[in-house]
Amino acid sequence: MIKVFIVEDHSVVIEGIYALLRHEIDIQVTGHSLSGSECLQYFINHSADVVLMDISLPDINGIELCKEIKKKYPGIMILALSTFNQGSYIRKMMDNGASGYLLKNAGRKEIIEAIKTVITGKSFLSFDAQQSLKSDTLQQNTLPPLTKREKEILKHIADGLTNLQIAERLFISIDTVDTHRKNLHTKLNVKNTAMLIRFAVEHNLL
Amino acid sequence: MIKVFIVEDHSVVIEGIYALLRHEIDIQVTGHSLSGSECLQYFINHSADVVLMDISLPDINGIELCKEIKKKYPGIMILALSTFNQGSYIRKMMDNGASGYLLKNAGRKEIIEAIKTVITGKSFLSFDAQQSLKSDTLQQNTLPPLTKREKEILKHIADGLTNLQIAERLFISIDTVDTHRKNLHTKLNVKNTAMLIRFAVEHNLL
DNA sequence: TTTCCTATCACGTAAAGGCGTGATTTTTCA
DNA sequence: TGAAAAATCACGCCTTTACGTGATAGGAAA
Repeated sequence: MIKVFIVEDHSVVIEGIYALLRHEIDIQVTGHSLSGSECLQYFINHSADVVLMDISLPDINGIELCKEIKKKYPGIMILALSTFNQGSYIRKMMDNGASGYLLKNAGRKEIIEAIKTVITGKSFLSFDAQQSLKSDTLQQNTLPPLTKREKEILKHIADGLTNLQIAERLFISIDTVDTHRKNLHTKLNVKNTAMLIRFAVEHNLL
Repeated sequence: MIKVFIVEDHSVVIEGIYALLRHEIDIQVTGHSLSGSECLQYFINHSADVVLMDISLPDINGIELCKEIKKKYPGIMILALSTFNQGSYIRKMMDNGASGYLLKNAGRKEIIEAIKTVITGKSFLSFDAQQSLKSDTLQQNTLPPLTKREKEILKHIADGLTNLQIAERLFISIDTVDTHRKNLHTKLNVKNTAMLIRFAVEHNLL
């Protein structure tokens, strides 16, 4: 009998999971909590085999909670549950000890499969999550690497400083700033400040 | 007996709603669909009193679906259901005929109350949604209003066009473009292109 | 050790942007 | 219909960017 605990602040989702797992004879949902602190409280006196955990919680985020639980109770397997399939979130959860990642559009079969997979020590990623992770990795690799100095200059440009002001702030020549700027343009394939800043904001380079 | 139909692509949420409403004697969930098109298909042969609708669907977004349904079947009351409480979404749903807005962290009582409220023709907003709408309105008012032309020019700048290119594209003088640009600077309180674009991206002005 | 990368600086030209001021026409809307 | 807002155009002046080309120095990697 696999004991499952739910951490989730949406009561609709909690009820949904209960309903989906109710008739599974080898799975038992032993309880749920609406927040991270409530969850940690629960595990002082109880245990579980698998935790279904929303990554967005009212108090702390799922990534922190995940780290915390794995530190205290390494035997508990964590299955992240999320609406978003942002590669960065998925990666962070997995990096912090989660054994799997389920999107909320997962069906009954997928959820059960995920639970039974992680309990064996293997990891489970839903299809969409896998794709998302891949494209994220791809994007990271496709983005040309910026040097420390270039990122620094870029931030200053985004703050509205002129080349001269940047030069003064960094104690370098205005020509140097200009060179870095040229290199940014080449690397990011943009041809003026507007495109540069737009690209930077949209790619979280600031 | 109130007939409720669900449009939602997360099976967990669907199950949750069924579970939460199962024991309500005056509410009957008559069915659900996983997409907008499936939903429209359903209403060709069926009807309902209230539609619980997710705003993010795989095919079309909730806002469009909402408009569509209200156009064809004005008698059906729509309750938007969403994880996000972004004021702008809430406003758009209400503008397109939705009678209420529920966040997915709403409890059983709140959902039932919402259904019974909208069926009478009144509108229902969950507390958080109300707050969100208010703060959004506040922000809208704080943001100086841009004219149509200004927004147009702003988009073109963000696309990396020079004043000359914009002028040619819009069949106006380069001086006019420059004037609009000056006005954008004044209104948004920025002093160069970098700040302008950053502000624009971060405030969803594009 | 030689090559590559990073960071640095320089010069020059052309293009683009920033800023003030003023004016006319068109639209909007009360 | 009459005032206000929006859109248009113009000119001048100065600053800032864009871009090419080239050079030097230090450090890391092959």
